[in-house]
Amino acid sequence: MKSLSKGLRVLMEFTADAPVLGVTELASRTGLAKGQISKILNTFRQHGVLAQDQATRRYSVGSRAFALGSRFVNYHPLAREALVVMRQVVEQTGHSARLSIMDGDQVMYLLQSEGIFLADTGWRVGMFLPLHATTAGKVILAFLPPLRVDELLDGATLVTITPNTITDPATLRRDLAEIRRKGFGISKGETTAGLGTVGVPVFGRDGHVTAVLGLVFPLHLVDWADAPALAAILHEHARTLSQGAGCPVYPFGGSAPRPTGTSPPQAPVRSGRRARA
Amino acid sequence: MKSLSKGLRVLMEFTADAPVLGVTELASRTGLAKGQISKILNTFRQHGVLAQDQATRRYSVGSRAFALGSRFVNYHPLAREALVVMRQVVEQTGHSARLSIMDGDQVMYLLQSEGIFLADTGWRVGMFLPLHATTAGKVILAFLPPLRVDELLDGATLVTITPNTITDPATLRRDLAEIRRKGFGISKGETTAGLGTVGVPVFGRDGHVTAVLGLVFPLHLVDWADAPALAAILHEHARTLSQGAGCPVYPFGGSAPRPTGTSPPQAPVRSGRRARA
DNA sequence: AAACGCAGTTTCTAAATCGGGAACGCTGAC
DNA sequence: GTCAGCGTTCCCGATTTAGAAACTGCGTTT
Repeated sequence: MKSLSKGLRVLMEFTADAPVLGVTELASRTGLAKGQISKILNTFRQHGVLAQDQATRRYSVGSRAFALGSRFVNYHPLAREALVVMRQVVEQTGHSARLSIMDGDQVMYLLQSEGIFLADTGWRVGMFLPLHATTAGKVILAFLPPLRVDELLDGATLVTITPNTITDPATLRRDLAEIRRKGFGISKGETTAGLGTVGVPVFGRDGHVTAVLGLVFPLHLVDWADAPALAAILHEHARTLSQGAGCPVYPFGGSAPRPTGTSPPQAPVRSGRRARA
Repeated sequence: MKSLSKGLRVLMEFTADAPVLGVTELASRTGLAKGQISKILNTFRQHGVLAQDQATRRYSVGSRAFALGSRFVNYHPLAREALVVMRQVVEQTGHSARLSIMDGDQVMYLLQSEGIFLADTGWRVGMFLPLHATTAGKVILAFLPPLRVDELLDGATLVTITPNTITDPATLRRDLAEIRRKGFGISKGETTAGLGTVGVPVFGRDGHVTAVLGLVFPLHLVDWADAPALAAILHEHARTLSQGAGCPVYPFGGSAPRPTGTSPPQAPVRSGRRARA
């Protein structure tokens, strides 16, 4: 299927960094002939996968692509349960919650539930980031089989995303060891300047990391002494998700009585220095 | 581009109703030969657009399709602003907020922000529904040019989704007139049994309906006498969105001073009979 | 236990579709 | 008014696809 393959190669050029593209630009990016690109784009347009701006003649992702892609998260084993759980996390902490999964050698954001302190993190659902540059990625690495981690890290250069991104393999491996010990990972502006994150693993049937449940917040709102408290909340919910995913025993967090039923919004354990105005 | 076109036709068979499909089933659905379907599916799998379950050998939508599709909403003109606005709506009402757009002759859910009363509505982002069977669709119809409405309604049979779905054209047109008058539409279980919705239009540059901002809630939680109050809240925010989309004057709702800045979480105007447990 | 049936993958050949370069409108800039 | 840049169309050679049937592997039946 060479023709289909080429079409998809063209389609995949519509990245988060370049969401709107023209024929000539795509031709230079892919090395294909302009005329061919034009025909490919037209086919995608006919199917609603791409949309063409009538004024600029440039193309961007269309609604049918969105409809199709949404089926991935709508039918993802974790998603249905995670949606509910994440709302509870937001209610309890006030911060935005996030569910990330591993995709290839990157991290992808699957779900996000906006909190009250931070409505827009800039990073959106469906975006990819390198494993070493995010809390989610580090947590995944921490619980991956050591051989797999070596495969992923050896030879790979740890790209800089912000000044705080971990770029030294030794530092990263120390961080991974600490994550394994504590059961949660943190980031102080390693992915986005000014934003902090806490993340805990969700395990699947075979005890492998399936996803990472995390919180995102402006750094100035959270005292890092509270990180274990936030992690404890996440651990409770990650236990629920892990059990739902077929991993009966969750190794982290106390076995404190979990809130039963569908989130009776109890006294929120908000950890901001300055809570609601 | 016949090959690409066939590939996309196969891809589009992965609907919300049939998110997991096998080769034979796709062959019978599309009328193509099994062997060809197999090769097409393989190509999609190589690109991550589809994923194959190793046990059942069946295919479902993959992560790259999700990543691609998410770019539609991430770069949709309304989405960035709507994300923030919808969080505010949820804070103020406690109910789930939704942003829907028109796509072809259907309604598509673009964004959803979960409330505390109803974490999962069953209908998910990226799903399509007929215009007449949803609040969003009715609001869109109400503010579409009359000629366009005639095109859409004449000859079309109004499909039944629930026992409450409006299936009589005359009844529908009366509802549309009322929506135009009041500035908001409602549904009492017309889309999903037991769920009610309120929706208001968002207008774009040329004054056309761009989207519908709505609330979803379990019917027993809301007194319909409160509907205008909910609509008033939605109107405020829809005004913000319309202005952001280039429509300076929003015709509905009082010009009450809007809450400034990014949602100072004020006293919530919850309208449930039995508020938080 | 052996055989059947079903589902997915592979093989093969004729012929249609694609690939590549260059020419053609169209729009906006100078 | 002319030029430059972009997207689209045209054309021919040959690669690639379409289609039917055979193959393999697994689960179920007898």
